[in-house]
Amino acid sequence: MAEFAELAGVTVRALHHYDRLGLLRPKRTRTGYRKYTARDVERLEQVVALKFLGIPLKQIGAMLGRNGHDLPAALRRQRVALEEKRRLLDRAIEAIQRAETVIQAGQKPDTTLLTKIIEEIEMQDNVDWMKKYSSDETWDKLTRRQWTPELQERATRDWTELFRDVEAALEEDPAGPRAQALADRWMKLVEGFTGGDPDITRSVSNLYNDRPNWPAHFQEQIKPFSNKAVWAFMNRALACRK
Amino acid sequence: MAEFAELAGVTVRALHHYDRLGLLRPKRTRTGYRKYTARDVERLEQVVALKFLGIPLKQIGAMLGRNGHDLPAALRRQRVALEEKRRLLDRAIEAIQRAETVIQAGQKPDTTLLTKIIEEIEMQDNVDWMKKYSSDETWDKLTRRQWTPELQERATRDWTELFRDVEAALEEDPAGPRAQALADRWMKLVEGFTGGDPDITRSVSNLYNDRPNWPAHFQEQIKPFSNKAVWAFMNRALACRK
DNA sequence: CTTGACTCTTACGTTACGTCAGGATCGAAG
DNA sequence: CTTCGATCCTGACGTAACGTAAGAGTCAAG
Repeated sequence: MAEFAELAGVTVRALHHYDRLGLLRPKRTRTGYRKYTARDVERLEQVVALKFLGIPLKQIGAMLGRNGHDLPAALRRQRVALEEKRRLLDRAIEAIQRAETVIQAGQKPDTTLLTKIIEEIEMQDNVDWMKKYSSDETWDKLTRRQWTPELQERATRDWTELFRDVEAALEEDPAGPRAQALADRWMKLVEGFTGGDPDITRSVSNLYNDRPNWPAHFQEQIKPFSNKAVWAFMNRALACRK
Repeated sequence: MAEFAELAGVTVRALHHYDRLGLLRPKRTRTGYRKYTARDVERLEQVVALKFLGIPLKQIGAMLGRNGHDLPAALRRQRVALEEKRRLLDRAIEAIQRAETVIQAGQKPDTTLLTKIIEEIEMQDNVDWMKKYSSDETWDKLTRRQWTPELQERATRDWTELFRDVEAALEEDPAGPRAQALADRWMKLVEGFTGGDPDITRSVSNLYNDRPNWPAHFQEQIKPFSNKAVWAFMNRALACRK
């Protein structure tokens, strides 16, 4: 009955579907028409409610079958799952928003909207990974200082330039004036991010040391900074400092 | 190449899929193996990004085909769609949360968790519909006064009782003392909700007059209050008042 | 008895891949 | 040259929750 279906906010086809799945089996007339009773309405309401919460029909059947013994636990799990979904949704929305505002501001006519979105998503990935390597309070500190996309881009450029300059100076004396100038720039960039906070410094260190476990595209991103010789040179130069 | 796939964070099977859909057609070796170039990597990044935004693969193909002329418009639409999805997610999460807290507090041992969730969802529906009948500022007023589930339940009970009492008094004189007492109760309940605010009163009136356009299950919910005789009696009684 | 409005069942279409299954190809070792 | 394990290929079916015909029976009214 279409009338009955509309009453619960579902289509007739959905009722057939639930019937075949065994979720809701109404009585039949001798000619085969489905006849829904008041108890069926109740049952349907429950099904629709659980469906609204994003629970798959098969599980709904099982849950209503066991008459909800572990229902509270199942709902807790579902809530957690939904919250995770929302995080992803938020990230997608934010990526579009930020790309839109940046493009509208006309700041970067050289990059296309799509490229900007890719950057945004990658940045969010970075942020997510960093989160995993710091304690909650440290993470608070990190987010309180606003780390804007512009600052991120600036930092990337600064580090890239510094690495290029160091590579060109590998033959020099680590204790010499040119190497020491590079060491100064290095330390300044480090402090620019850590703000001199030891917690943050430790988090970054943790993150960096776990390099082997990073996802592939993540490692790809830091490839320009993986030159071992540069790191060795800087270590010596920094040791000569102070 | 599995290595290549992992680099972009997708599976080999997904690459095959994109290939068949025409989204990403790499060159082949004479023996039929797929050979991905740098340009393919770029393209794949774009596909993955748009997929992250929840855009179906077919549309991605079309968008990248027309080389993104209307891409800004498409992204705006997608953002709006995602925001709508998020609203639904929020509602589901909130429904579970509220039901959990109510149950944990042990306030209603008579109703099961599932029943409570159904109530929550229906209440949210109500709220959503009310929103459509009031201006933004009026809506602000309504939400500032906290309308808790407990108050809602209390109001429902009060109205139900009042209706029962009025139905039992239909034979009396609308100007008589018993009818006037009922009229007083009526006005008090009205003011309990509107707070005497004319904007709110108008919104409620709008909402009520559009009754025929309400969704079915919504009308079902107010069925106990649809007795025409009661309304007629109360109109006369209220006219005699003051 | 004929209509028009419903209802029934059967079955394919949708989305973005996962998961075999059966075979071909590759590079290295024997 | 052959063999072997690893990798790659192409079908093809499965998934979730219905939408959408298609062909046929049923119901109530005229």
